[in-house]
Amino acid sequence: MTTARRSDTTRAAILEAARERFAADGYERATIRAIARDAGIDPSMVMRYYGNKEGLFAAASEIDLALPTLGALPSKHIGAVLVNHFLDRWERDDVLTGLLRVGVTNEAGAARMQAIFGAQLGPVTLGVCPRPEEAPARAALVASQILGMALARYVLRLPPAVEMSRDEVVAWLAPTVQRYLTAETP
Amino acid sequence: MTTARRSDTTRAAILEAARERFAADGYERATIRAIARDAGIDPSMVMRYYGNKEGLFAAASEIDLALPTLGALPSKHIGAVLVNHFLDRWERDDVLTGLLRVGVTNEAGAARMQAIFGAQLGPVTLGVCPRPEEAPARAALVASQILGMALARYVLRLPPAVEMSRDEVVAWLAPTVQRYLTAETP
DNA sequence: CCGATCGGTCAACGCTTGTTGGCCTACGCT
DNA sequence: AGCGTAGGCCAACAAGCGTTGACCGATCGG
Repeated sequence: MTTARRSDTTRAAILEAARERFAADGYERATIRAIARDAGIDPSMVMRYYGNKEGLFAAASEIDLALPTLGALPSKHIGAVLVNHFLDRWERDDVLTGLLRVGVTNEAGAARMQAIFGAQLGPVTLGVCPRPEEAPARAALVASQILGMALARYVLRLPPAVEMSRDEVVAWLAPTVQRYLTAETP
Repeated sequence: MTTARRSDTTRAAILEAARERFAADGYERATIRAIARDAGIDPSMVMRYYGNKEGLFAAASEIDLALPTLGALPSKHIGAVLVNHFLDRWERDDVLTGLLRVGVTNEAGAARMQAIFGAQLGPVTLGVCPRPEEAPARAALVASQILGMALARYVLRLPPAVEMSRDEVVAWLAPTVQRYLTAETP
């Protein structure tokens, strides 16, 4: 184990400020200077600890979706469980919002999004869908609906999407996700 | 009617270059200089004709979704018709891609997206959904699925979403959209 | 045929950005 | 106590940005 460095609190402050700025502004408008100001330190410290802006984003966008293993629970409910889990994840912190905002205009951000959803959502679908070779496509369909709702609700803030209650969102999306995962191919 | 000006071809060249750049790079990285270079003219012309960068984006992102009136056709098929129409719209030019890329990081872009989907998709749903007061929410649900697929397929380019054939996309999404529009509230 | 207007270029402005290197301070080990 | 090193600040850099205003040639109506 690596011993705790004296600078760990500063590193953490930078990371927290970076996540907020990336989530609020996207890649280009989240300037290193603004992030440093939020963290209460000099911009050059960001460079020292994370190399450059790309490195900072890479560190700030690390995330574990912590998806539940769906195999264990009644297969009728996996849609609702998954939608609920993603809404939780989206509202707990702003890493996912940042990832989405950056992924849309930045090549590296898009690659990271691909990697995260491929590596974390892929295996989960593999466990519950009828034919294993369809798992990637089904995962992409689920991702499209989840990301689409996140886009409308948390990023574009389309008024009707914002005003829907969480239960309404779950009630509408759960059957969709359920079908994408378990239905026979149409 | 306004008579044709001599500079119309230049104006059109600027607009075309702007649409491509906004679609490819988003708002910040689509620089006026790059757009002018693409259009083969001086950056100051862009300012002369469109005032400033915001004005250029406003002009470049004007779009008529040309949604079909769904009332006239068998209500079983409106999901498929709508999904097909949006895929067409998305692939014909890159205005929608630009709108999405800009809307995610730019306040004015988000507002424009809200306006377009509210004003153009809203009325269409009003015509086909059971209870009129639910129309905005249903429109937002449809938008979330359509935008989510566009995001995955045309912007983030998640490999499985790109590799799906157009018919597969329609086959999977049409029932979802159909349900969002016409099903009883769950 | 001449002058006004239009389409266009050029050079510069003020500002912000990511990034660098030098310098100072204060902690922690021996 | 003393020294090395880690943590931090400051000032500056080159480049790129949106935007401006002066200038020039062609076009065209009277």
